[in-house]
Amino acid sequence: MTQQRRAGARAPLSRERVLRAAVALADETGAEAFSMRRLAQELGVVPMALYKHVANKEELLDGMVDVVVGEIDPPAAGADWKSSVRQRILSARRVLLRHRWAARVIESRTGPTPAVLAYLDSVIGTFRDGGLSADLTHHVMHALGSRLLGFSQELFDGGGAAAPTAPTGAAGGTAPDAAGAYPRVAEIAAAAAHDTGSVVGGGCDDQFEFEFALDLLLDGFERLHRQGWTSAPDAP
Amino acid sequence: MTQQRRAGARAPLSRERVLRAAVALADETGAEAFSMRRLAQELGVVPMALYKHVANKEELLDGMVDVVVGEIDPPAAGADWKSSVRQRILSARRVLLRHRWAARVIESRTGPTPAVLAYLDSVIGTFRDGGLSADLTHHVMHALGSRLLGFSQELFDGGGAAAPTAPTGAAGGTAPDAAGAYPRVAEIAAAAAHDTGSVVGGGCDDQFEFEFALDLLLDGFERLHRQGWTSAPDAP
DNA sequence: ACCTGAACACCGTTCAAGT
DNA sequence: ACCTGAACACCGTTCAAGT
Repeated sequence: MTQQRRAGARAPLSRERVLRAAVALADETGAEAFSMRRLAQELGVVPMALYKHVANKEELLDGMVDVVVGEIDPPAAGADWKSSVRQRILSARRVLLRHRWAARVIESRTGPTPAVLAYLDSVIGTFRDGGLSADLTHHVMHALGSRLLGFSQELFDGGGAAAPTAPTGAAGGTAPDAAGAYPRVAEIAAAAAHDTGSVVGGGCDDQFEFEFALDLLLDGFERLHRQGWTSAPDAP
Repeated sequence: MTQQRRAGARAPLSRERVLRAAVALADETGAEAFSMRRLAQELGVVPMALYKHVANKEELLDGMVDVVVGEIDPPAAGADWKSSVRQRILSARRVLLRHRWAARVIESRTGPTPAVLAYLDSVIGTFRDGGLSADLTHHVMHALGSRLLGFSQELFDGGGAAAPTAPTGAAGGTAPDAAGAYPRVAEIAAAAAHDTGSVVGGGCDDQFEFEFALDLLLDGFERLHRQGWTSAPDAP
């Protein structure tokens, strides 16, 4: 009976174990190096064994997304809608920073998974309970977009403006003399003095930029809500 | 001498011709089906022939992005910064809608290409000439993010909320009884009555949602600009 | 009935052989 | 010197053969 677990051997495969191993492997190797074959190897199993627990790679990725989304904090009790949503989204951002492959994988999904739908449903509930109309909430959710899950498409991680200024080693090459050819980019890149206080040091404060845009949107939502904004034309 | 073009044959390969063919192929088949081998086949050429004109697939994709970005309208003359940026971004959006693979490919780039840098430099110029500080412009560029190039990460193309409501055929399957399990999602999905006037018809007006968020951000930028907003803590 | 090795149809790119 | 076929090291997945 206990024969099935032998020689201190690996636990029998299960969907749970496959998903957890997949998340761990992606955490270590990144989304690009991740493959069914590598995952099977990591689990000490022949590739085809995975197909007993997931239909194919797409379904595996869906499952991995659900694991990650499940790590987002539940909504805080007793806060107003604006700070509640803010906290939730910043929690999602911390989760995404733990699993850096996740943003790219989420982007590649063609449809929402149950865990994502449950999360969206919960956030929508916060807006609706806060008094926002279904109409406004609809557009608000669109406006937040991927920010809801803690990421946003920064052009070329760091905002494109980061590369030309700091000679920090990486990235260069593509645009020699960028500072001369694109003076506005160089000027703007140098204007990120908030965390170090020094203009040199280089690099942007991603957290600051994320919250800047997030707060701008949330403030805009609040303003529209107070004004009783509606998307329908004000004719009858 | 004129022997090189023979039998009404194909023009000799060049970087230009490779890039144009690549864009055309991606337009037809989408980003997923696009491959070096398929492109070579389309050009009636052995795969290795491409490597005379591009170093590898990454460089080819960079070139394709530059072709697309080159299609964005130049800045309109004599407009205020806000409407100038708005027009430019809506032009970028029209370009991206012509090349639906482009958003995904741009996301995958690790650094900005020359054409992208030139575009960013130009947009930054519009903000700076409009009187915005380098500091504010820096954060504004971050806040716009991928929206600058005409797209934004919509969760699961259509906003996740679209799927559960309309039985329009596609997408379903993953979440049966979604309307029951996620009632807020269903309510919000039904609240998109702006273009058809009918609640049924289903689907979101992507253009409306894109402009909604864009205008919310631009309005926020204008408000901060008028207030003389600075990111530095107001203590010295 | 279950599991799995080999095979299939790809992929980007290297490399050596042919001209 | 140039071009290119075969080969390499992958990939996700099918399928038939083995137990």
